[in-house]
Amino acid sequence: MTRPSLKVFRDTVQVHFKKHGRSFLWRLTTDPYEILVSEVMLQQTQVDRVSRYFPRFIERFPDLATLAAAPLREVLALWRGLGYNRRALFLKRAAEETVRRHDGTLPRTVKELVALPGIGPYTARAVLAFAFNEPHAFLETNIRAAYIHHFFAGHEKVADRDILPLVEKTVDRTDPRRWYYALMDYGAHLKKSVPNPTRRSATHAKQSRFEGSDRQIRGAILRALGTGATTRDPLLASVRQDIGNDVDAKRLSRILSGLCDEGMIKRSGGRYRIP
DNA sequence: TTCCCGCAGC
DNA sequence: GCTGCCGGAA
Repeated sequence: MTRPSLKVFRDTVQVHFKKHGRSFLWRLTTDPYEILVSEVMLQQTQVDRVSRYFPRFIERFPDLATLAAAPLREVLALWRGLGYNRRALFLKRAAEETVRRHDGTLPRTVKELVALPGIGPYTARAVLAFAFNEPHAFLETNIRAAYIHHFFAGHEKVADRDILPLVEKTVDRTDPRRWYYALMDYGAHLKKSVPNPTRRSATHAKQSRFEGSDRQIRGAILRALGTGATTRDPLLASVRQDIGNDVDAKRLSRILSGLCDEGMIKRSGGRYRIP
């Protein structure tokens, strides 16, 4: 088959953006910290939910230094309901490292950004593109959907390494920020109008069940500890109350140990708390 | 059921 | 490579 032209793709994406481009608070700023916060929140969380959490988070933690100095408990309190609480921990640690090692200013290279907790290949490049308008090539689910739909019709298990060269070739070097907004909006639109093209990505994996999972219990533990430190037995009662009673004490202890190892919670004198 | 502007640890 | 991580909404 012949490869669809890059120009047609570019035009399709740009035309869609002119008519149906979305507006978000995090698109109205170029502050690297605010961009980073939005990107971390958007890791596996839909834009509608992030829209509600982003402004109050920025209001309470307006910069890296404030976030670095804040108790984790407060950060998690504002994170509650966003999911994947580890992200909040990573974000705070990234802030701490930036204050300690980079003089409080986010580094401006992919290499240094990726070295920070919670920042991977996508987030590092997204920060550089959206904060500094740098034309890096990167993929996330909406971008993947756009390229797979347009360039890999009928293909299954499309690998990222086959998509990235196309991203590299199509990125608008005069205004990469706007280009990626357009790309993401077009991809998001596609997912609502055609069968999700991302399912034909090699990286696509089915997610494990949430009901009855460890992470459901982890969430319940953090909710319980949000109101104050407590010992194991009241914690067990609270978790059972929260999600049902099929949680035994041994399992709870194992999960508590994991949370302690990650630094999400601390144990002292038999009491657990969020630092 | 499925997905979500992924990342870390293995 | 693969799996765990959260929780809400369609």
